[in-house]
Amino acid sequence: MSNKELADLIFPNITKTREDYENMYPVRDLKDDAIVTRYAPSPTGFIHIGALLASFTEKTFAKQSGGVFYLRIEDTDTKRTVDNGIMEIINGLKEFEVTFDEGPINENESIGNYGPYIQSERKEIYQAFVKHLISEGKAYPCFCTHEEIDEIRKEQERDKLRIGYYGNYAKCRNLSNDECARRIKNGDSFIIRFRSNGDYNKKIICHDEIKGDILFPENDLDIVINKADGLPTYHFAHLVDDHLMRTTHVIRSDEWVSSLPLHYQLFDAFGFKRPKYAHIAPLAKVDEETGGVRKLSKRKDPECAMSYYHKLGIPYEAVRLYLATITSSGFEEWYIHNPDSNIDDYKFEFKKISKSPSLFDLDKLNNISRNYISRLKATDLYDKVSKYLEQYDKEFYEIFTKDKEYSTSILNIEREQKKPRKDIGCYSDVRKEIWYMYDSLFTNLNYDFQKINNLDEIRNILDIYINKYYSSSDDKDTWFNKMKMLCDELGYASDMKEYKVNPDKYKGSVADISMVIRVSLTTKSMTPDLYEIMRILGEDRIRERISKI
RNA sequence: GGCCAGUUGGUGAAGUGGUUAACACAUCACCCUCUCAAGGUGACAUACAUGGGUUCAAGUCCCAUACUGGCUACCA
Repeated sequence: MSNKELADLIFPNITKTREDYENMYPVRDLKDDAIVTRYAPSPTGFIHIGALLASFTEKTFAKQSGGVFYLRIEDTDTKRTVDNGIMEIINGLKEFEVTFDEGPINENESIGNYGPYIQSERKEIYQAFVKHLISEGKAYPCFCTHEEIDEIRKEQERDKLRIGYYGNYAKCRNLSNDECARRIKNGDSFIIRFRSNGDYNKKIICHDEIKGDILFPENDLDIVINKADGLPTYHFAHLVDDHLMRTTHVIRSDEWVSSLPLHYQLFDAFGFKRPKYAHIAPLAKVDEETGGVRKLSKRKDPECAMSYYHKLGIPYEAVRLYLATITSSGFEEWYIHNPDSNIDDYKFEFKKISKSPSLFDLDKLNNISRNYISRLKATDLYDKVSKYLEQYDKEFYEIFTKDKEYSTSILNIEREQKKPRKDIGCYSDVRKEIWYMYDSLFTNLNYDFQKINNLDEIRNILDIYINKYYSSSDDKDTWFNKMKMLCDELGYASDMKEYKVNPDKYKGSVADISMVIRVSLTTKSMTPDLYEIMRILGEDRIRERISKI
């Protein structure tokens, strides 16, 4: 029996040829240096922060080169696939503004001419290519059971040999086509393996855009390319998809580096032009238990999930800025000098991407987030905070959006100036920072007046202030001058410098008087500029809150 | 066990044979100041994994070792 006959026996219903598919998916009409790349997650119901990093990187390179960025769902492992996993990816990416030019937009529709973009819908495409390989003698059916493979491994372990299906251990490699046909007709279960022509004693140089040239032994493992369920393995799907989707750059995480010799071999077996590869180092952290460094883990580290940042209200821009700074050398410095620029104005380069894993640093992320938020216009911040609250804090959302102008003016305190206030690190901080500005939340109060704690004195201060000095029409200088007059009248130092020199001459200072008023109005000892707060609160609220004391 | 990669202060990270080994975050101090956040100034930090070699000169080149991570699945 010929190879071709065997191929027909295995895939009787596959009629399209590789040429048919070549014609269906023509080479893209783009300029020479345009990068076509993809984000290719598995729908496991979870987006890892490292995957998000990869998607940012992929999108950036495609965009900056005038190329194409597409989304492909890798769901060939039916066991890991989760209900609604595809929508979770699509929605998750949307939250972080990872938009793509092609790919699924929901479970049934997609955009782009190189689809389907969901691997489980591409079964017969893969099989056409597997069939081609079989008819050329470059792939063969393997009837080994899991138990047999296990035996082989044990034997190899015992003899301290390399583990895998290769050489003499590749039992099914030399089965005659007739024998294969007999067993197939007999109903024996089988998979398809690639017949490797590699020699482990020879070396091959693989090029990685980030890591440079890497010297490997050639691959001589006959890896599985088609599983018993008819779906391809990752390696084979990668070959077919990235070729047919005309991918120029495969940007993926580190764990794939060691598959490079195999992937080279697979592309060569078809005579396809190989894509370029870039492998991104993983994100790690220090394990509290062991003290060692380990990869960010889905199970142990909440910050591993992309949704963690969304729930906290850390802007996606900040996450992206952070990932860019730890990942791409030179970026941080550039950004310090160009704080108002768009991230995409920075020219990313593969060789500037870090080769080594970086430890995830939440402090730094928070700092970046804080700085980013501080530069936002009050109206922008208002919009973003509202959107956040609507999803995560309905109660405060109602209060916050009831009077847009009022809330915006609160957010605008010490904002939109050269050195803006940086008290908000993420959107979930907003409630903690400004709740006291809303009457409906100004209940169940606990006052701590700090230095002056005699209630009679406090009442006296407030009484004189509100009746004698307070006027809602004062400008800031007048307001503060009156504060000083109040100090002089009551025996407190109005001049801080003088007070520091002679603290014993006074009952306290203008700082303490201010504190009494601040706490009466807000209950907090730390607030933004008191004058601004009073201006926004307005006379009625001020009088009412002071009269409560 | 085999193969591959990585290793510069607490963290990220510049650095491609000659520098006092940048910078950012964190920490601390002082200044400024109505509090806080900022801002300013400064400090701290046993930073080039270890051991050999090449060289007038090594974080930088070579070799070994250690440690960490990845791969070694009909997972991706």
